[in-house]
Amino acid sequence: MVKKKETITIYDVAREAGVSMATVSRVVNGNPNVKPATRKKVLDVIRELGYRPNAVARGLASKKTTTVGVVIPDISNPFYAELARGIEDIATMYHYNIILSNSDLRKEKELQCIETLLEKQVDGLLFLGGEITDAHREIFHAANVPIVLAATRDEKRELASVTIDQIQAAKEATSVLIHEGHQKIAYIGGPLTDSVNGYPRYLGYKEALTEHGIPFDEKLVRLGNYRYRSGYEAMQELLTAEEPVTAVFAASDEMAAGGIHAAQDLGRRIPEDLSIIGFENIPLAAQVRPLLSTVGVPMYDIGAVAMRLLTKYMNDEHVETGQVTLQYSIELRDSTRLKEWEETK
Amino acid sequence: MVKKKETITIYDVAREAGVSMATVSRVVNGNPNVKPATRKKVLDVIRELGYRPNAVARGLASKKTTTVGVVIPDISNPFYAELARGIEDIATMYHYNIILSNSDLRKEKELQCIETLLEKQVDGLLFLGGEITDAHREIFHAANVPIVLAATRDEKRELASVTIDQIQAAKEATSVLIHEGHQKIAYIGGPLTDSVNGYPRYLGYKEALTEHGIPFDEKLVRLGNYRYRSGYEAMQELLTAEEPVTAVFAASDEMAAGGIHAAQDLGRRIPEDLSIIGFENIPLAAQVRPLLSTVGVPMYDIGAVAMRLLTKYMNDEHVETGQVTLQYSIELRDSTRLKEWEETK
DNA sequence: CTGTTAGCGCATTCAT
DNA sequence: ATGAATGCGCTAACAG
Repeated sequence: MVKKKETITIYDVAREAGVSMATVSRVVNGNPNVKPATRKKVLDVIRELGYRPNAVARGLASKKTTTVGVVIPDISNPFYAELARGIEDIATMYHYNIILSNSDLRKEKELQCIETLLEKQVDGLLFLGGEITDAHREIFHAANVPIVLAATRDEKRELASVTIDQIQAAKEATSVLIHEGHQKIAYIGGPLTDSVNGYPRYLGYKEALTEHGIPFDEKLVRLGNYRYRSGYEAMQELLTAEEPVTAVFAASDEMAAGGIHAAQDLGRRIPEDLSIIGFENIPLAAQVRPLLSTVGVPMYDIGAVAMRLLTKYMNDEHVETGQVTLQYSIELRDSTRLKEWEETK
Repeated sequence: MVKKKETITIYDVAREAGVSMATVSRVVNGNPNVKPATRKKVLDVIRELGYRPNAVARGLASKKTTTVGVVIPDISNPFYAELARGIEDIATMYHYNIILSNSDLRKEKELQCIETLLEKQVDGLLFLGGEITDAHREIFHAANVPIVLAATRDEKRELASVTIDQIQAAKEATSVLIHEGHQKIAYIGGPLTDSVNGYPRYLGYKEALTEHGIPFDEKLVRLGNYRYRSGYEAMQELLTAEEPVTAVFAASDEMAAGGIHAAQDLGRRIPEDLSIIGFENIPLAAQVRPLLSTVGVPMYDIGAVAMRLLTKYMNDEHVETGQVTLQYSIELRDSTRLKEWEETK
């Protein structure tokens, strides 16, 4: 399998083409200061010899690897996978490659990934989804490369980031339910200890209630782990408890889908008996019946914009603001009754 | 953002610790030939100075990058995302990093990705999902690194690969429907020009029919692109055509889910009026109602085993067989009526 | 426009 | 157990 072929270098090309290695280097790098005839000759020899530039050597000499590191919670999660796709597309566009590391949102592993990525001399770093602690800030500040956060932000506002306003989004989702006339609105969310997604969405829910004079009722809150199963179970609990519920805001589409099915299994019709709205707008939202109304989070764009922002930093281009907040949308489909929505954004 | 800190090298550590750089190198690489006292001193200085080994320099000197390239069709596709997760987990376990490139199954882009990855001096290459042409074989053979295919195989059997027997799997899925007593079994698949997934699954469907003496009817075949939407449309056509249909084998879960909903929208009950079986067993299969019966493809394992196999090649370990065929399973749930299945595998 | 000369930061002989 | 020397393959001044 492994054939030890003698690696052919820039030097071989130079000798064969009767020029210096500097000239070959210029040709390879598209430096215009080469006579067309010379260029052609070098190019011919390159093809003939099957020369392939060694990016590692180039990286060592130039101190640029055209590689960026991406620390991602879990690539098998549709939400982050879509984000990763946005990142990769833009990276490719700017001729960067991506080193991917799954962190599983575990702080220990996150820091470990970052450390390894920095050893590999990435030109920049994209950090997705996790909470930013002082340990993160420390290593980020010590790093010699630009960092951009995506789908998370630095509470201390020291780091560049691309996100949406989660509190506002959650508030608006809840408001949809309120405007439908519901008073008994339950919340199915993630852990409140999750300061990136869990807590802000919970906060938005509460704020919406408060703003509309609806009393907050702790008994209408169920916490899961964003996955389908936990949404199913939460809904089951909610509907079998004595407290009546006529609408539910679920902090993730998977939970919402689980909720829909649990409700249906209990004989509830959606949206006639119960309105449900989700969060994220992953493909699943359009693959359940009824079609799930949800908060549209521009996952692909968050990734794309974050990567684009990173390229600017890597090129020392001017950046007006490192804290980018993208717009979310309210996708009204069939799991709610309201068909139009125009809210203050 | 970008701070130009003077990079501290192995040489700085050596000077500060009063040893030679060779010794520092030994310490960093865990070479046992270092006196404990010396080792401790060096380690202390390393911590003190915040020295971080430069993997690029190391790669140039050692000709190993501890990085493997992964060419993947589309990371935002749940099927491949799960595969990628399997790869990354095993890679991490063996201290490799992953450079990910999306190919979108476009041959041009695939070859481009491979070329770039080889320039980056990856220690190995994982190629996912695409068809292997002579152009691929050529570049693979010219590469100096081991290659393993995952979720695809080389028809000429020259390359190592990890897959399942798709024809057999499709045949078995179809057989489930036949054993339920169906005669009018439709097929919703991908393009027949897709020799990796599209054609084999189609073939398995046909073979099952033939084997059971059921005439193949071209009018019961609809081709889509594996996605939900195309499954929905295909089913709609199937059920509104004059040809009666009582069961459907869909070559992907997304199409199957789309099919379920199309059927339901047309008033069909599943599985009472119509049985449906899918392929892949992505999470969605357990997130639709009725729960989708399907062929369980061990995506994570395919990735994990492929990566493990690659590590063996990279270490020049002995490998019995490079052509690994993993077992699939038949997941009987609620979109079919049969509740038990024991077939020749 | 082209060649010469230095490193980039480290692993790795080869000595000692 | 440790140090000195060499070079991995290439870019980047600096000459000319």
